[in-house]
Amino acid sequence: MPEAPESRSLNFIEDIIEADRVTEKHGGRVLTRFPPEPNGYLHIGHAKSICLNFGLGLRYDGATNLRFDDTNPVKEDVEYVDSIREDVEWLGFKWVNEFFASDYFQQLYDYAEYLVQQGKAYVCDLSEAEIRDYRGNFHTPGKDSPYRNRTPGENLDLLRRMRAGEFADGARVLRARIDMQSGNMNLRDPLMYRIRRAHHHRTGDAWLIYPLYDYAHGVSDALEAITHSICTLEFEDHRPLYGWFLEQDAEGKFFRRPLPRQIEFARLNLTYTVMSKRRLLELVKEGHVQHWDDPRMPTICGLRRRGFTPASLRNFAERVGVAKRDSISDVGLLEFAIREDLEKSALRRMAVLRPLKVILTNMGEGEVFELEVANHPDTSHGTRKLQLTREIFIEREDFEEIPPKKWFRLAPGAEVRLKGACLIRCEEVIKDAMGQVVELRCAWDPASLGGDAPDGRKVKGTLHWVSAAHAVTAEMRLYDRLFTAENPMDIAEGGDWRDTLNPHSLEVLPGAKLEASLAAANTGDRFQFERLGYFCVDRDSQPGALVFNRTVALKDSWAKVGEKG
RNA sequence: UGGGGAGUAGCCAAGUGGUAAGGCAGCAGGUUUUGAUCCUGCGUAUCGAGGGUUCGAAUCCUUCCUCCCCAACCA
Repeated sequence: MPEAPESRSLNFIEDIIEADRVTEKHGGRVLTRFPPEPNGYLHIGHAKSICLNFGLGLRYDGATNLRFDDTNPVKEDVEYVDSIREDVEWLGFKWVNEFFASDYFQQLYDYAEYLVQQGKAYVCDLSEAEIRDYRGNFHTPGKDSPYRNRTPGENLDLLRRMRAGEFADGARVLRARIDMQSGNMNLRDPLMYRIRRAHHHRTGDAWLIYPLYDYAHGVSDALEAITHSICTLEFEDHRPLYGWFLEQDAEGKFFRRPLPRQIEFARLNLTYTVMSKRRLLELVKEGHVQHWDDPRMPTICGLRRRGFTPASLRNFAERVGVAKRDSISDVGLLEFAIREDLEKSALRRMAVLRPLKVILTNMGEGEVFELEVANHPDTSHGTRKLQLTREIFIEREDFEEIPPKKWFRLAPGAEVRLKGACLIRCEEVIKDAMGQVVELRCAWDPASLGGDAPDGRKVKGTLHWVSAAHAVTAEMRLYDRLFTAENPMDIAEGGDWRDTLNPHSLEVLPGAKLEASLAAANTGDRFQFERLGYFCVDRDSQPGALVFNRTVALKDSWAKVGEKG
């Protein structure tokens, strides 16, 4: 369950709600809704909306509905309904009611007949192209459709015959009779119904006409007695239309006042990624990523597989805030959110990504020192056993034959600490015919076992390591940002958003060496591999063939020193 | 040239006439058996620009500039 709202300044939607509570507009009631169209997978932008809507419900002792906006049968599918439920649940939210816009098809239709009878809607025979033409544009007012003044009786007859299937798809539409001269294009007699002989994932073939978003959405909100209907900025100029439909139907006493209010906020954008469903789909279709749940994807399922926690996503949503300004949030904030959560909870383990063999020359063959080490700097997380043996692996990049300035790690003649074990000093570097370092010969200080050297000498570096005899081999999948550009959609002349795809967004390391205790890790388990980052067991993992995803690396201030030269 | 929105530090974001919160990033230092975490300190923010009102303006008025959305039988 999400944590109690911390003290922070209110966002503008909370201001609105609190003002409504003061005036008792809805009798103090707060009911929001999360209304996805089940035509694709949810991404982190949806997560922001989910956290906003459900967060408001929780904060104001209200509730939130999950409503599938399924008014366009050709694009929707149950597959998506299931994944959406799963994602919302995984984020930690419970909806008080689950509805589908299609639940309201009959009411929507009945109200449409009412609007026709009131002379507020009419059946239009213009073709799609003609409608576009008659609508005019930003600089030219629209022209009335020649069918605009049909009598209510004629319209009702036509609407019923549309429903009965007497006309071909696209032959006629039902339109709201508003204002063809409006500066707001949405008010130039918007479409309410189209004829579509398509199989609907829930209503099957019961309907041949389907309502459009602008008509269906507001009515659905009102039927559910939603108090605050939150959507994104691009719907701002739909608001008058939202109000118009609700007002007409309220006059017809189809639902009670006060009517729900539409409020718009800025959708989430993230640096180094794309967020539109269409672009995401292209990434999948064109094979730039494996699937919707590829750990590089900003989808909720992708982030889940990558190792993100629900709490980290909720905290992230809380931190980016809610406002009306178009913005692009720094993906670094997302990385901060997951590190913040995992730092507290992930058990520490040792894993060597790119192994370099080290022989402890003064340790006996077959000798095994068993060590008990803490699972976490917070010792309440308990301990585990580690084995120290003559042959170990350390990280290849923890050794430099000619170390740069301020190098704390291993180098010829240098002494470092093996985390949780002992001090070792590098005495010899073994190379192959190509001159590559293949092995290090080091001397260990038995007196330092499990602690410091008795003579009080200090070392600056502490390395992670694993016993060669005990280590298990695993595949490591290291992820980097999918794009090299902060805003891939900010395309240069003649360029394509795909141009900035990062060719190194996935690096697979097949021969990583892990401490023995990790052999029993299960899919989804998360760990911090000391000095490296947070990792989780991928669903591709098998006993004996472990696969880990790197969720996020640890902050690395040494790397920054390197960058600066 | 129509309608609707938005401009506060590198990125988010408070602020609603009384003298610019907070977070992330960055920088410096301290602690540390993770170069992590943690702790401390660090930003003269032309509050998009100009003009005006006011004792006092990010907040009010005015002119202008920039950016975003809208012309699907998509949502």
